[in-house]
Amino acid sequence: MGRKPCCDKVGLKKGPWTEEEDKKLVEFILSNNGHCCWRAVPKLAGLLRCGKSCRLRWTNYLRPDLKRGLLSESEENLVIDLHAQLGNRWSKIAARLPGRTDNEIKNHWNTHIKKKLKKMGIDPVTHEPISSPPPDHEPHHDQLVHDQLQGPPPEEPNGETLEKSTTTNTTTNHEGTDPPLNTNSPAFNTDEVPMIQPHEIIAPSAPHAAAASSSSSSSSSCSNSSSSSSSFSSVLFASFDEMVVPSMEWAEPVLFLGLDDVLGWEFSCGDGGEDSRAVFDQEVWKMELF
DNA sequence: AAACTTGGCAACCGCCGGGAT
DNA sequence: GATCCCGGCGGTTGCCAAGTT
Repeated sequence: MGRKPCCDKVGLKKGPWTEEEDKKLVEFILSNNGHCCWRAVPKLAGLLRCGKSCRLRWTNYLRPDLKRGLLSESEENLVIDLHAQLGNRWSKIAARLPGRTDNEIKNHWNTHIKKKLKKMGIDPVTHEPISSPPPDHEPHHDQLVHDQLQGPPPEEPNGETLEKSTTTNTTTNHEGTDPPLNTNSPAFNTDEVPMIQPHEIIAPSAPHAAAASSSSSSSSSCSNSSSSSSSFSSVLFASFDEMVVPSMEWAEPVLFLGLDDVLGWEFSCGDGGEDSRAVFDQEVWKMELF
């Protein structure tokens, strides 16, 4: 037996909602505390719409807890990270962003983030770097860093330094060899940024991070996470200016930090001995042992 | 100023999964 | 187990405003 249409379409209104319709719907739902099946809503609320349309209008536009306006940069980056993990499961992604709807996120992805990622040389579908012709040079990491830093390309770091950084339990992903040690955020993030465990942060060595205009608050977040038992299972260093998501309810929480936040910070690495300390260095996007 | 193009967003459509019968 | 119903999801469309020629 074929499926019935969700509603009898004859005589039902389609297209943009009017203020009056919105008002009727909101009043009905609020007066019923949402305790009604959507199919019955149009009749009871006096609307010439199908129930589905009412539900959509409510969830995507009329719900009082919705945030309006563009996604913030931190929200955007969270979407990117979640998309890398979940794919096009917009509702799951939306569930991680309070006040945002799946439709909103989907639209934002298609209109903004896709372009942004492509511009950064990242395939928005796979979150892998878009392969480029030069075979002897792994462009994505360095190139991304350069782009994101918006500065002149730093000198190619010598292999020795990178080798060192590899030993720091952080991931620089050079030469496409070692996979990220922490796999909380596969694909996009872990490919592009080094990751470190919270306990490895020993101290912001200087109020350097305070110089970061918009993300200075994150320095205290990180500092706190280092001095006490952190609520984050890993710390993800990203290159965006605003990447502070200190209170998201992750299954495996991740603290996002802007690059500016961690410049010059010291980290313990490995066994925590004196030789295993490192400092984060913007110039070559690495952890330098000292 | 008008025509055309592009981008963004709200809404629709069809399918799917889960619960009820 | 089969069928029905409903809510939810993701892809797509269509409209409109802004920008460009």
